[in-house]
Amino acid sequence: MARSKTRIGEANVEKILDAALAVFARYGLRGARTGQIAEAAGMSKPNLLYYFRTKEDLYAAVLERTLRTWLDPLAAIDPAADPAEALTGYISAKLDFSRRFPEASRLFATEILQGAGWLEAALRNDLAPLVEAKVATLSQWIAEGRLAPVDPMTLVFMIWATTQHYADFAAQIAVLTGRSLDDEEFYATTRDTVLRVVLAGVLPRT
Amino acid sequence: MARSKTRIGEANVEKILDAALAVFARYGLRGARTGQIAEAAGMSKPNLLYYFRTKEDLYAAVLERTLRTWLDPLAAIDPAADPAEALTGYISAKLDFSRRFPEASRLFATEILQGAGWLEAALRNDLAPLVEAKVATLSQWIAEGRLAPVDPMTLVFMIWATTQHYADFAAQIAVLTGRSLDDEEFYATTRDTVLRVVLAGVLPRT
DNA sequence: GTCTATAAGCGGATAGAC
DNA sequence: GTCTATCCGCTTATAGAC
Repeated sequence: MARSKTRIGEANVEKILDAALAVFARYGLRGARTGQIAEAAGMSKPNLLYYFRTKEDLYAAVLERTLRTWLDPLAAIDPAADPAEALTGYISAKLDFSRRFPEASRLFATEILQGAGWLEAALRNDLAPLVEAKVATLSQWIAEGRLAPVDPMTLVFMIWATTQHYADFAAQIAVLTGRSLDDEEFYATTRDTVLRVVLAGVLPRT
Repeated sequence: MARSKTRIGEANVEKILDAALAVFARYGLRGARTGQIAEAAGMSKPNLLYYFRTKEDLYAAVLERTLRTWLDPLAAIDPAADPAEALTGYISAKLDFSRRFPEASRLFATEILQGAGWLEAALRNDLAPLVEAKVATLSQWIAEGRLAPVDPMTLVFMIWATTQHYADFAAQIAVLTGRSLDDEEFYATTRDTVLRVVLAGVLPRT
């Protein structure tokens, strides 16, 4: 873990974590170079290693720092809310996350693509119970007839996949459309279309 | 490119490309180790480098070999077909691809996550025109009232994201559900749910 | 806390025998 | 075509001055 006793130390740790996020998100743990992270953080390599003794320590710290933000939108789904509003809010929050923190999304994507070895414990201990609770909420809505009888877990995966796609595959989207979520019009079209398709697909026919 | 004059050479090239797909899919170009690929291919490192002079040559060859299979299902969408049947066929084909060739999916995912530097030309020259044609097909269906007025490009991204997710994020899905597309029941639930949600979302209300 | 210098080892690629 | 041996640059990490 990081040494962070002084104020200047705290500031450096933040700079390192920001730089490390960018590099790890692009190359993964093995492909990342500590020299590259040090350069991006504006310090020498030995100085970086003064704060994080190994590349693995730094990687774990970046994952941990990012994990909390990652779980928040899902936790916000309220069983007492209207299903359409709750799903609209969740999809919007996820898409907004892809726009604001694309590197965080790509960090997790890279980690999971590579087998999730470092994230597996967190997925099991933190994400799994949360997902289970929200799947229960969706199931309850279905039982009450407020949601069409779709498999809740698959629905969650569809929402994750669709929204995270815009961060994870941004390079491909840029080639095919010339745009990104930073483009306000593109963002609006994407959000409206995703919301329309998903909601029309899962709300009960009236 | 690969040397492949003799029969034994051809066989080795195949073994190398298979091994390289597995390693590149997991670690990307930078993270992959030629020694690891050689070991997986059952030969010495110098022998591997006899067939592919550099790691980059090998990476380009793997990408190229995989690209054709990647584009086929999209090309198969027929403007003359019934929209519901065409979309059902495409989604099913994509999901089937994620089940049968998850490493190919992860190879492209890793490449695009890392900026698509090696794939950009192929995306621009091969994928972009194909996508443009299929988006035109979707637009025509919308104009004819056979498809709801959703943004066609977004619909394509949603289908890609949802189906590829099961290959690219298989590690996470395994932690959360204990299953994979190899599980016949899981595959059926996934296919049915994705088809149901997408089709209900994009077919015109009758 | 930060630096220069450097150790220690890994990884891509080559030489040359067979 | 395939191997053993090896070169050499790069990368992680440490030592020790400041």
